[in-house]
Amino acid sequence: MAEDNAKSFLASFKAWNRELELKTKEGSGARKYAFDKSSKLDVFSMDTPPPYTSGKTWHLGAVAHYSQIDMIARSQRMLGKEVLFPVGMDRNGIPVERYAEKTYGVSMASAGREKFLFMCKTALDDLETSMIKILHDIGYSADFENIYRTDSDEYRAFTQATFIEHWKSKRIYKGKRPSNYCIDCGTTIADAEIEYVDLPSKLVYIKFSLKGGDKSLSIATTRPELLGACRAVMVNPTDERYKDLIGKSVTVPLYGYDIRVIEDESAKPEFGSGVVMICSYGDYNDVLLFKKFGLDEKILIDTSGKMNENAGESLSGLTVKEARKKIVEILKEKGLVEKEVNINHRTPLCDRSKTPIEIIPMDEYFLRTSDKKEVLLEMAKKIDFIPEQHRQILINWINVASDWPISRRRFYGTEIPIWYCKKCGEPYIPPPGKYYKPWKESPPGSAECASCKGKEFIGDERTLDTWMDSSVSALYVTGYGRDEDLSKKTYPVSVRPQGVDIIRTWMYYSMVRCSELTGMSPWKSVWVGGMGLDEHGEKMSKSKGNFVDPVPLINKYGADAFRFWSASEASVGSNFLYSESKVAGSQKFLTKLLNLSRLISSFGEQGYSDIKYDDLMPSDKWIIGELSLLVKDAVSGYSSFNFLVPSNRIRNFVWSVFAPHYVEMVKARAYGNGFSKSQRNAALYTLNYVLNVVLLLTAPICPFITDALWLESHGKEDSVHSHRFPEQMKYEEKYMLGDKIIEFNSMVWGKKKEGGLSLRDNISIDIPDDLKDFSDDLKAMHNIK
RNA sequence: GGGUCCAUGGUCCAGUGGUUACGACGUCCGCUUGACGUGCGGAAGAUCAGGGGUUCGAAUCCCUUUGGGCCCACCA
Repeated sequence: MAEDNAKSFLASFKAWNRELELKTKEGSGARKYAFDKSSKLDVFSMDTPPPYTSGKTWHLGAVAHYSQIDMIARSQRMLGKEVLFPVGMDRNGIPVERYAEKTYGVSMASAGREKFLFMCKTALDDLETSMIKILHDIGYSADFENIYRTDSDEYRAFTQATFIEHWKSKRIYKGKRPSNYCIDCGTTIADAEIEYVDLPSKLVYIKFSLKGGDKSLSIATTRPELLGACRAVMVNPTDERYKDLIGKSVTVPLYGYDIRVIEDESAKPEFGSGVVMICSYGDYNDVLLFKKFGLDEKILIDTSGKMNENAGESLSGLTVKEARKKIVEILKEKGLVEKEVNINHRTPLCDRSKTPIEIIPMDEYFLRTSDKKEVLLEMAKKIDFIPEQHRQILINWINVASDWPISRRRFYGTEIPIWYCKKCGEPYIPPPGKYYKPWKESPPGSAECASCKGKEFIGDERTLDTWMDSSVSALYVTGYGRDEDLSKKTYPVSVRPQGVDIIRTWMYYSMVRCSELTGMSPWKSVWVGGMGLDEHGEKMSKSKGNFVDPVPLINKYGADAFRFWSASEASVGSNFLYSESKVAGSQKFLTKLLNLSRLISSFGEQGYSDIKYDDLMPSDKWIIGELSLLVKDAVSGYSSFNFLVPSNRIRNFVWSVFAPHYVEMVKARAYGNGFSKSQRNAALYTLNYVLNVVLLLTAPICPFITDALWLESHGKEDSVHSHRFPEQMKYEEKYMLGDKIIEFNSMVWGKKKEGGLSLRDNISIDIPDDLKDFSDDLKAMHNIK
């Protein structure tokens, strides 16, 4: 072998792997990606999702998602933009608290607030370290020098300052409303935090007696324990069976008081018996009907999830579940149950704890959103949605969303910056800018009650919904209120990348908050990624046993293989299925690239630097034409945040066109057999040129291998990641005969096989007329006589 | 009930009006071929969900049926 590249550290490896990645600059984390405010380039800013530190193993789909977000940043840099690519950690809220409770074996209530906060923080620091490590592992090229944390004093002061702005513009109000209450979490939650699951339930038919007669009426309910909260009975006005009952009274069994029969369209004659009991509160319809008919509420369930004295002696003190069982027993004993039917009932669950929510009147703060529907809809229509189809999810939600309850009865969150006058109860709101903790601090300076001049205050003990923090990330990362210059350059943000699962929450709340504060949409476009599923299209979960931890996978195949898989598998916005064999297949492609690079560098670099296009042979011009088309497709894919097209086009070009056809055609020339020096140089030039362009095009998807191979041929100071994508080069249509060339090569290979010849054996075959330009290379390739 | 998306070889996924439908994984046969057996060459395998329509021409546009996914809604 004339040239031996044994010096290269790459040469000793059989396959591209994790070990090699860690030896690159990208892998060692040596390269920094800070935003340069003074840059003259066009700005591309991103409002990246701060991952939530919940203590759960990071989902493979999420890691793939972040890999793709990184591809957006990297490709935009290579498109010549100055990229603001922030990285944050979302560290507030219930899941963290639950994790701390589990880890330290305490409960939030018993630990004491101060101590509990400390435990949460300790837990969070550990969790954050491991998540940051994963981001580094996958080559995430964000600005790690400036990680933001939603629980930092600075961020919380920011959240509070924006709360105060909303307060001043009268967008926040306090009100007692029947609210979604999660017994397990001990707090009110928003509609967006509810998920509905069909759960098996019993529909109990209870007999109510008609007043003034011995007739009875059967009423079906899934909530018999709320019998004592029943304030009316409802039928549909068109239901002939019950028409004459409307306006009459019935007696509530066991409790013995009388209520009226009312009519409403929402009663469905075909469900149950067609008669519905209206209780405070079994579901949303109850809430609406209590309001509509002005009924007096009677609350049977307290915030600990137990029945109170209103429920009566025999139920009081029992949990909801126990009470349900008990009351059915009692009713049965008295012969008041007509029948029980098993049904699947769509049950509202808290999406954090998965326990059924109860509707309990609670005094909470609300951010008014219901009067902004038109504005938000208008905005939703203008934002560039990628992919378009997910816009509808947002629009649907804007149409149904009601005011946002923002106060939470939890500890680890941003405190509500409000005190109340001890004397008259008037709220006191501090000036924005500082981080306030009303539960343990006095209001700042010489605070005075605006109404009674009182000087003593009691702090509100509640915290804000976590989404109040994360919904202003777009403002925080762009320096809103803190760095006018940066803000001007970067807001509204160029793109908001996020998952389809948090459109109702993060996307919606961000639009509500940011537009309220700035009058603008927070982003020009949103890029909505799909969910990662297992190879059968099922959700991955630990309980199902199909959960795959991405970290060992990355160690086994390398981050580039993982990233390439994620790019080549997921079309924008669609769910994608994980399969290990495909990740392994991606690794094979990288190994192919490594070997190609080895081959090309083994020829050395002598004397082709002055080669011009005109010096090239037809085969060279052909492959440059093919390459030119690849550049066009890849760059246009990157420009629209699509990685499926570039990755598949690149793999196809390298593996099916460049390596088997072009490289084989010019091997003889490259080795210098039977060609002139300048013909050899033309081949060497083209081989290196094509490889370089391929590396540039692959760089956003596979930052490690491209970095390593680029450094091999360009020296230690030149990084592939500091270059731009190449322009599309010109090519001549008359040499664009790829299909013919491939067909001819296959035909020759087939003939040799048929004749039992080795590929090196010579053969006598006519070269077709349209391939005459390529005959020198083709003859050498196939040893044609 | 309303909305929305999807349906392409065994599996997954490109292709959105134009000659024999891209590719990956898998399967089968063969091969030391001066980078790579994690390779190379070859092969089999698709009524592009069913039906109707528009068109010179439909996987692609329209209608409809069926089967799925997702979102929403006051099924007690």
